[in-house]
Formats: sequence, C-alpha cells, structure tokens
Amino acid sequence: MSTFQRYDPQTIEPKWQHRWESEKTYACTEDPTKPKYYVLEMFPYPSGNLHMGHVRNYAIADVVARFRRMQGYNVLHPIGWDAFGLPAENAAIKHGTHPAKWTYANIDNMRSQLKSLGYSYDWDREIATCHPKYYRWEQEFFLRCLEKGLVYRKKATQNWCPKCNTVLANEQVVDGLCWRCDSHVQQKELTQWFLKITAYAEELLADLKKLEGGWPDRVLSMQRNWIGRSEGAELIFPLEDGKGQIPVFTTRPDTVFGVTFMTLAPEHPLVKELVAGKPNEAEVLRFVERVRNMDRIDRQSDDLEKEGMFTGAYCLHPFTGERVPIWLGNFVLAEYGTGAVMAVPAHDQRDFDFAKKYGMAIRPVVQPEGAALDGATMTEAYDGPGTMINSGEFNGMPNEQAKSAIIEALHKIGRGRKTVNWRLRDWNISRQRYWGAPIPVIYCDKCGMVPVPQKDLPVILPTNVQTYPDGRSPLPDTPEFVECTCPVCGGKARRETDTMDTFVESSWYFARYTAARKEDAPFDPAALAYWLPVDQYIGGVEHAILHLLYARFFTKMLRDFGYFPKNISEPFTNLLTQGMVLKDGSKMSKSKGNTVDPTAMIAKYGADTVRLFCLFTAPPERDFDWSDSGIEGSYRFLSRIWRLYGDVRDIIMPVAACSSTAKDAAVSPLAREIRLKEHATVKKAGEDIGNRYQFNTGIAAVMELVNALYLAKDELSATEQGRKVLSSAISTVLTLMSPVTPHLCEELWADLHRNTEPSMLEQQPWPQWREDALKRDVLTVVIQINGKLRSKIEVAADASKEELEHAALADPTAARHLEGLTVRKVVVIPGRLVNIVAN
RNA sequence: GGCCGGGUGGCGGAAUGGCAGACGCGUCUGACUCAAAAUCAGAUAUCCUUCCGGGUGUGAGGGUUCAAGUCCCUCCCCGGCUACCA
Repeated sequence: MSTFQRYDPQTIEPKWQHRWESEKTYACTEDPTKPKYYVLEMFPYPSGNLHMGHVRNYAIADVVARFRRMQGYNVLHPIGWDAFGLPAENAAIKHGTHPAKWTYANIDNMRSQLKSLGYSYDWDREIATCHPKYYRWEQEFFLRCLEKGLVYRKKATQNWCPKCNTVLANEQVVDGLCWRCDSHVQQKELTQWFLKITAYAEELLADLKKLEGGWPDRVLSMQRNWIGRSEGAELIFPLEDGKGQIPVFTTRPDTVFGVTFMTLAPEHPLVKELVAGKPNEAEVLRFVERVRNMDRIDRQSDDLEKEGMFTGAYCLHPFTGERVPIWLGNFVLAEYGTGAVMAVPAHDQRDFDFAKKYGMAIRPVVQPEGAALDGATMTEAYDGPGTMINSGEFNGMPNEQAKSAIIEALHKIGRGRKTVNWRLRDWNISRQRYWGAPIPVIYCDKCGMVPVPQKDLPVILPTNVQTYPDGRSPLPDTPEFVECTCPVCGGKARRETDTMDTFVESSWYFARYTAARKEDAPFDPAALAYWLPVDQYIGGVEHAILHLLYARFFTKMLRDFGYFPKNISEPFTNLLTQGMVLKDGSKMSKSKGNTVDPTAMIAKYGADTVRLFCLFTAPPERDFDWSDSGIEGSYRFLSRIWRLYGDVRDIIMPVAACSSTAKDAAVSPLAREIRLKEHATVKKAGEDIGNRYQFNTGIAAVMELVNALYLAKDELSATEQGRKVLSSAISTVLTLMSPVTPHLCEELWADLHRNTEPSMLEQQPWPQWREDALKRDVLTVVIQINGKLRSKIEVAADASKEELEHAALADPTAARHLEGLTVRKVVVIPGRLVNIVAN
C-alpha cells in the first residue's frame, strides 16, 4: 500500500508556478535552427479582475503553446495590457483616483491572477499600451501617416456618444448605440482626424482570400460585408439648365433606359441651387429640414414611410436627352454612392413603391423569359435577368451583356464609367478623452497645423491632471500640455488635445512583442522577420470587424512604410474565435448577478481543474454554459488520474511515453489491448489537441485510456512485461494531459522520477504513436443486411474480401435473416463491414 | 432582403458516406460502510417483448447510394453579420 498523499492542487500549483517564474521557463529568443510558432491571445483590458471568458481564451492559447513546444517548436507566447481607454477614466472619476493609478493597480492584480492559472507566458515581453515607451511608436506611425497622406483632418458629421463625451468610429456604433455604454449615438459636426483605411479597401478585401481555411468563415463574411464592395457604374445626368450635372452610382446600368425620375438625398449639395426660385422652394426646404432632423435610427428603419417631393427641376437622360424630373426622397442616403439615385421603378422595388405613390411612369426595359412586362399592370419590380427592350440599340441583348455595353457607350460620350463603390469609411481616430495616446500635432497661428518633430517624441500624456466629473477631457485646460512653441517658427502654439482611439494601440501590439524592450525603434527587423506572422491568434468573435480589420490595415500600412517585412501582409495566419462562457443561458454580468469568479474557482478546485473544465465542456468556438456539477466532474477526473498513479506508483518505472514494446505486450491479450489503446489515444489526442483544436474530444480520448487502465492495472501489475506496458501508458497519460493540466502532470512526473535524474515533463517530446502498435490480429466486422445492422463476426485482420464475404454469409444470425431471400449483391469493406443486399 | 453559422438523448456534446449517441454531467443499481459522503463496478435514446429479439429514431419532406446525422434539392426553425447600399 502506497503512502502517496491525496491530490491537493493548492500545494502543488504554486510550487510549479514559482519554479516556472524563477527559471524563466517560457522565455524565448529567436533561434534560426528551430521552427518558430507564435501563439497569441487578444490581450486583456485591465478592468480589475479576470473573468471566465479570459480564462477560457487563455487556456486555449496555453494548450496550443505547450503542445507546440513539446513538438519542438520555438514558441513565442506573450501577454500584455490594452491599457488605455474609457473605463479607467470613469472608474477614476467614480473613485477619486487617477486613471494611471487605477490601471496599473489592476494590471498588478490581473497579472497575479494570470500567474495563478499557470499560463506559459514569456513575462519578459509584457507590455502596457499606456506606457510612453509603447505609445511613442504609435505617434511615430502617425507622423509617417501624415507624410504619406494616410491621415487627414476633416470637418464632418460624426457619431457622438453623449455619455462617453467623445466621438465614435463607425465600427463602434452598434444598432445606433454606443458599443461601450449603449447610449443613443447622436450626430455632431466636428473636425476630426481620420486614418485612410479606405486606401487599403481593395487589398483588405482581396486578401481575405488568403485567410480562407485559417479564419472562420463567418469572420471572413462579416469583414466582406463591412467592407462592402459593390461593382457598378457612375452615370452622369446633365441638368436641364446646363448649369451642372448629377452623377449617380448604380449597380444596374443595364436599366438606364428605364429611368423615369431622379431621387436625391435631402442633404444633397445641389438641392439649394435646384430649388432656388422654383414655385415650391419654401415647401421643399421645409421638407429637407424635417428629414434632416429625423433621428438616424428612425430614418434607417425598415418601416419608414417613403416620402418625397418634386424639386421643380429636371435633368436630361444621358442617352435620349429626355427630361427627367428631379425628386428628393427620404430613403436616399447622402453618405452612400453619390447621394443621388437614378430611379428605375420597373426594376427596383423602392423606386417602384415611390413611383406608385407619386404617380410616375413605370417603364420596363428588361424582359424576363416567357413573360411580357407592362408598366401599367406590374404589381412589383422585376429584378431578375432577361432580354433588353425599350433600350434603343441595346434591345435584344441579354441584360448582363448590356451592362458593359452601356457603360462603354456612355464612356464614349463622356457620360459614365465603370466604378466600384465601398461601404467602408475612413477610420475616425480622434477621441475627446484624456486617457489615450496624444496625437502628435501642434497648431500655430502662423504656420497652421505642424507635426511634432520626430526628435520631440514621445508627446507624453501628462499625469498630474484632475479628471472632470462629467468625463470631459482635462487636457484642453492643462496649460503645461497645451502651450508649446511652434517647431517651425518658434512662436507660441497649441497642442492637439484629442487622443487616439485605443484601437490604434491594439492594431500593432502583436508586432511589438517580438522586441518588446527595444528602446531605439519600435521593432527589431530580424525579430519581426523571424516571428511574424502570428501563427495562431485566439480571441472573441466580438472583434471580428473592429480590431481584426484595423490590425489587418495596420499590417499592410506598416509593411508599406518599411517597418514590416515586405512579405508580411496579414498579421494572423490562423484565427480561432472562442465562444462565450455563459451562466444560466446568458452572458455573465455583474448586473445580472450571474458571474463566476475565476479566483474562487481556483481556490476551490485548483487551476488545472478550471483549465480542464474550460477545454473539455465544449469545442472552443462554441458558447458554453457554466455548470457547477460539470467542474466537479473535471476535478473528479484529475483526482482519478492522481489515484491511478498512486495505486501503481510503487510498481511502475520512470519510462517515456509509448516506450513499451510489442514483446512486452505479448504477455497477455489485455496487455496488448492496453498498448493498442495507448497508441490509439496518442494518435487521436495529438490530432484533436494539436491540429483540430477539438480539445474536448482529445481529452475524452485520454479519459477512455484512464478508464481502461483502471480496469487493467491489477492484472498488468502481476508480470514484469505487464508493468512495462502499464508504466508506458501512465507516462503517456501524463504527457498527453500536460498541456491542459501542467501542474498535476509535472508533479506526478517528478514523483515518477524521484529516484532518477530530475526531468521536466514539458521538455519531453510529444509522444509518437506507432502503426504496428495499432494492428490487431482479429477484428470485429459488422454484418448488415440491406443496410441494417444484423450481426457481428470476428475475423482475422488480414482476411481477404472473399473470405469476409464467405464468413458473413456463413454467420448463423445473418443466415437467419436471409431465409427466403435471394442474395443480389455483397458489398465488402475490409476491416469494417459486409453489407448483404438481398430480396 | 443578402451573406455566414447551426438544429443529434434529461443536459454539455461525439461520429474520414460504413455499428448514431464516444467522453462527461445527471439519474438508477450493486460493492464498500453501522450509516452517509467519497471511491470502485455496472446500467442509462425510445417503443414493443417475460427472455431471445424486433420496430422507430439525428428539425420536415423528397433524392443520390449497397449504405446518409454526414452528399444533393425543397422547406421550417434558431443564432450572427449586414441592410431602403441604389
């Protein structure tokens, strides 16, 4: 009887964590002799405490990192803090502290929480984006953008969150609400800084192709939707009075002969001119005002009643010269296309509804096969394919062909061209808040806007300021910050007081990790070339558009600036979007009171159990519901490994995984069975944990092996060879589980080697399964009759097709089912089944 | 409306076109115990049948195939993204 103690994670976990920390076990450097692997999780915002979503995210990443190390990769697995942002300011206001103090205290707390989970980070590379040594490089990138014209200042109507007291990027407005606080977003006219992400629209879209297979389809599809490429043509309709023209964007140039009116957005810049002096001028302007003042959400809602008004003006059809009345329509968006739409009621439902309401002509120009459209009797628009009619020289063409023919004809007369329209807008990065990276720009009355010279970077965010209770930025009222001298003329000047959107910091942090301590440059070219791109990125799907689009944009831009190697166009080769951790079917939140505190769970069950539960309960991409009995089950399994080890501790040997031989296994059928199971488990777990990231099934396979060992251990213990088989299988269990539950496995491995050279499990190679160990002499083959399972037979593994067929037909159970039937066909799948077709 | 996911026991979830429900949770039975807990062993889709066994079953309906949860078509439902996008 062994005196081995019971499983006590509270003593073994801190022990290994201290050892990993003091020995810097997971620090890494570039090593050209080894293949590299860069595993990265989306870094946390230092909100105060880890939540279960973090724990799950980082558990997934840690398994990948540990697995790759055991496979012989040189693994980079860093962590840091996305440390600028509004919650710090709000908390500081609420608790009367300073955002910096609050942030750094949270980082300290969360760092120790991460350490208590045993994640294998290279802590030497830890970064915090609020540190000047980090954001100074961002300011440098900003200056490069200025030089290249990739950042510009523009006065425009912007999304304004009244609660956060700042503007928001389009990507940060969700259903008309602020992504952070759910406030109703207002529209405000402001001068703001924009990053020209649209300059990369084409490449951002095209390169999604490169990510197919590595990224989830739905993320690719979300990005495609967001970028929103739309191919069509810009057509020009000259004004009747000859004083200008109206360009329109259309995806249906083939329907141009069906145009019976023109619809402009009420905000269209030409409206004032068009109605000037017209009889209903005042009425039209009132309409414009009314629509303009409508709430944005109401205006874009589905059930907005289509309303319009005739301006009194006309333009001319580009081909026929026919007079086309110009209307205003409340459903036309000023910010998409040209803000003007050529209306073809016969082939566009919106135009159809509008034409019906206001009595405009409906003229079909695309005839579907086998039907004759009549504008007078149509009940809805026809938007399908067909043959051109009522379209002059284009009549008789298939409409798809007419699209390009018409564009070409218009091009010849200077009235149109092929164009592409994008949904993507430039990225507004100005924020009217304090806790962010200052925009390195100075305004001088004489010289205008002047970039801060590179030598004066960083522009440090002053920390000796008091935040205001209403959240307004204190920067404009901080003379030490604002007042400066103009770098050009030396005169008095003012600093920009807007800070950068925090998504700018997270757009390039993955690259900074490759040389996190470098002081004289943002990156080390050799380190970048070695580590980039990130091989596996892991995080929540809520960043499918925001962060992941911005980071892709930055990668391309920094490549073009010469910071990144030329061949790096995409930052993240593979992306895994992990699901949420729910409680009682809904997202954990303090307000609902359904949170599960990771620290409490670690205290109760240990980090290994928490990690195991997060990985075992569901496949990583799926949401899962936290279950108290589920985590009990995970704890039970670890206790079971511990007990199994304890039971056989005194009779097993410190051997490598998969070390028992066929000769050892020959001692008994059971020994052979166990060795086979051991190798089959290595095959399955390696595939599931290492390649497919289906940790739940990989762990399930190890559970099966453990179950089998429980049943076999007494018999195997009886012989020397049996003990070898058992020892090998136990080592295999510990090795396979070590990426998931490193503390327990390391502890048992150390105990196993108590009388030998000290050896770390994590330095062991991932086990190799052997084909010959998976071979059986006798197999069970299923007999189906007409596709239904009827019997099973044991046959020699090398039985020929003929032998199998013969054996199946001779099987008494099969014979009984075949009574009175004639066998028509026999399908034999060697090693699997025999299907007898009979009637 | 468009695009992308998904629908399998009481629950979480498994199944390269080849034994549906692995593994875990829960439940039940047995062993151990004075007893309970823990642990160990076993059972657990559903219906019919005393047993042997048989029928049915992966959202619905068709199809392909010797064989379909898996492939194809039509449809329903749930989730996500996008949307009067011209």
